[in-house]
Amino acid sequence: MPELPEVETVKRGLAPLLVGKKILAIDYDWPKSFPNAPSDVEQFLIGSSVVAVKRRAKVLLISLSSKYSLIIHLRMTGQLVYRSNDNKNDFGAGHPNDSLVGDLPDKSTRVIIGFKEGTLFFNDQRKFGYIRLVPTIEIPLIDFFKKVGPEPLSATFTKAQFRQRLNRRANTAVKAALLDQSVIAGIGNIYADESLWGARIHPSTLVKNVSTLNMNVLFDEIRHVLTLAIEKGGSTDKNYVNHEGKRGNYLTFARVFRKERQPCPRCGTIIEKLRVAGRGTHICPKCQPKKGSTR
DNA sequence: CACTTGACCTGTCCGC
DNA sequence: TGCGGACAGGTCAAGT
Repeated sequence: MPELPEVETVKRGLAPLLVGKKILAIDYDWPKSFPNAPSDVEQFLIGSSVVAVKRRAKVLLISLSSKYSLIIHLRMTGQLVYRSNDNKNDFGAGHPNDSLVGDLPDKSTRVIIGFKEGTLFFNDQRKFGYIRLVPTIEIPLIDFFKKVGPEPLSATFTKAQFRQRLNRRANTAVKAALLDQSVIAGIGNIYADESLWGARIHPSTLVKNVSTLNMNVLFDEIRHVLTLAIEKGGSTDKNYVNHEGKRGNYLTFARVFRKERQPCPRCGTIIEKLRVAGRGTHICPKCQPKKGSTR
């Protein structure tokens, strides 16, 4: 669920709140959520302050004055919610009344990072996400960052690059290629379906059967969909919330994702749900006909 | 090597 | 109502 637009939304929310603040304490209840040595935590985390909050692919990076960074992956159900100690503007039990998240910590809270001015809660119902403390200089050496593909919204990312990278997965379904983070960064199930609908490409079409023209259209659709999603604060299907615990609004604008049995906004045909690349996949059977989409 | 499937987890929903 | 099972989706390890 948290894909590029959701992580970007969290990043934009947290950056102004955290930069310059000093970490005073850390606590966690599930070792896999924060698999760092206590001595490292003591030395390089406690007492250091936040220098920057960044994003690469679906990963959030918080760089610290200690020259270490927190690498945070929300995976499926991760949430990062910041609560200020100053509750003047809050209602009830100390949280904004329009937050989807109640009092914190709650039963899915895995890691708590304490600042003088407030607290950052890492919640993760399914425990797939993690926070890791690593030397900032070593981040580029981590396998994931070595092989991850270009940022789709980068000004230097071109259609030619996109086609060339897609073609490395010539014999796989185009949807599987979009979900492959080494081909292109940040796309997950929601935005893969939305982009393929926009480009009128059936998700199980083999990459080698997608024409140059359709790849170019897909490139534009990906950028359009991701840009719109960031504008709407991401997608909340179930768990995703921003740094304030509030939902994203993109799914109100989604054309096919979670729209099975509803009419296609383009042609009125009933949208179907199927399985492609092991994932629930939504298509308009008329706009995205199965079989070689040549041309 | 290219590609697909299973494991990691918990909560929810569906059918019996 | 209770219970089992399928399903949800990001990534890596293991399998074909």
